[in-house]
Amino acid sequence: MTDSRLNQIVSKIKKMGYSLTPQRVEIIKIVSESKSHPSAAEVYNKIKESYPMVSLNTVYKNLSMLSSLHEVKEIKTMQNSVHYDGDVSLHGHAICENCGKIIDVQINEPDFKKFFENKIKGRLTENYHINNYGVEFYGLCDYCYTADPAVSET
Amino acid sequence: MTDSRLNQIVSKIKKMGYSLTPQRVEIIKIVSESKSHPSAAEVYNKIKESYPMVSLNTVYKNLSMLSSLHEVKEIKTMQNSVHYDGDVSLHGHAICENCGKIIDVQINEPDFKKFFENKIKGRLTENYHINNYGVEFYGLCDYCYTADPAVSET
DNA sequence: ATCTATATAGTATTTATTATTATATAATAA
DNA sequence: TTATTATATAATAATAAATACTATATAGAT
Repeated sequence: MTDSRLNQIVSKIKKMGYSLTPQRVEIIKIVSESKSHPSAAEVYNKIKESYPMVSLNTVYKNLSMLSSLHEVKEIKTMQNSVHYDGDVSLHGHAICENCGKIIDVQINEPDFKKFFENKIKGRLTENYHINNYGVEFYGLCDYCYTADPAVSET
Repeated sequence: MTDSRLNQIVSKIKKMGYSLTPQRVEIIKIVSESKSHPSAAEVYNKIKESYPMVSLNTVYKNLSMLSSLHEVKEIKTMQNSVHYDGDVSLHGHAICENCGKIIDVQINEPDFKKFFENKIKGRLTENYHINNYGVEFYGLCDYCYTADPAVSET
C-alpha cells in the first residue's frame, strides 16, 4: 500500500481517538495489500507470520473498527462468512457461488457514478440515509464452471 | 402470489426431479408473499402457524434449494444472517446497517438493464459465468437515523 | 397398494462471530 | 523519562446461524 494511504487511515484513527498498535497497523497493511478479499480468519493466519501471539478477537475488532470508519469494505459470500476489501473506491465484485472466490469489477468510470446516483438513489421508497453502495455479480468462476459439471448445471 | 408464479416454480421443481410436499409449497408461498425479506428463522416461525411440526432444518433445506433454482434471492445483511426475497426480478436493496431492515429499490427500467449489461459485464477481468447480479445500498433507515444519534454519526 | 427414493423432524455438531475479563501497552502529562 | 489512565490485546467462554446425521414418514412411480 502507498504511504499516503496508510497515513490517511492512521490519521483518521487518531482523529477518532483510537490508538495505534503494531497489530492494528499490520492488519491494515494486510487487508490493504491483499487482492484476494480475505476473511477474518485469513487475515488472522497471515498476521500470525509476523505476530504469532495475536488473537482472532483482535483481528475481528480491528476489521470491524476499520469497517465503521469506512476504510475497509465488507463483502458477504454464499458461504456465509464476511470478507474484507481494503480498496474502498467505487467498484463491484463478482462472487463465485461455488467456491466463494471474489474478484473486482472495475466500474469507477464517471458515467457509472452519475448514472447510479441520478437514476437509482431517487428510487428509494423510504427515507434511507445511504452512505455506500455496491454492485455484485453472482455466478461461477471459470475453475468451478469447468471443473464441476454438476455445479454448472444449477 | 399469483397462480402462474406458483405454477412456474412448481414445474421447475418437478423438472429438476424434486418432489412436492405441503411444507415445501408453504415455504414457497411464505417467501413469495412476504414483503419483509424474512430470514430462515422468520420463515420457520411463520410456517409453524400452519404446520407446527415443521423443523428448522426443513426450512433451511428448502430455501437453499429454491435459491439454487434461482427462484428466491439471498440477501446478506450486516448482522450476518441471510434473508430471502421471493421477488427474483431485477431490483436492488437498501439495507439498514443498524437494524438490518431491507427495502426494495425499483431499478428495473430498461435503460438500467442495458447500462448494466453493456458497461459492467464487459469489465470482468476473469471469465466468470454470471447468472445474476444485484445492487445494494448501505446506510441507515429513517428510524435508526433519527432514533439513535450515536449510530448516525459513524 | 406396494415400493423406493427423497423429504422431514429431531437432534447433535460445526463454524463464524461476539462477549468477558485479566493483563499489557499506547497515549498523555508530570 | 516515568507515572498514570484509558484503550487494546490475548485467552477463553459464550452465542447464534447454519449444517450434518439418522431414523421415520411420505411423494411419486409402478
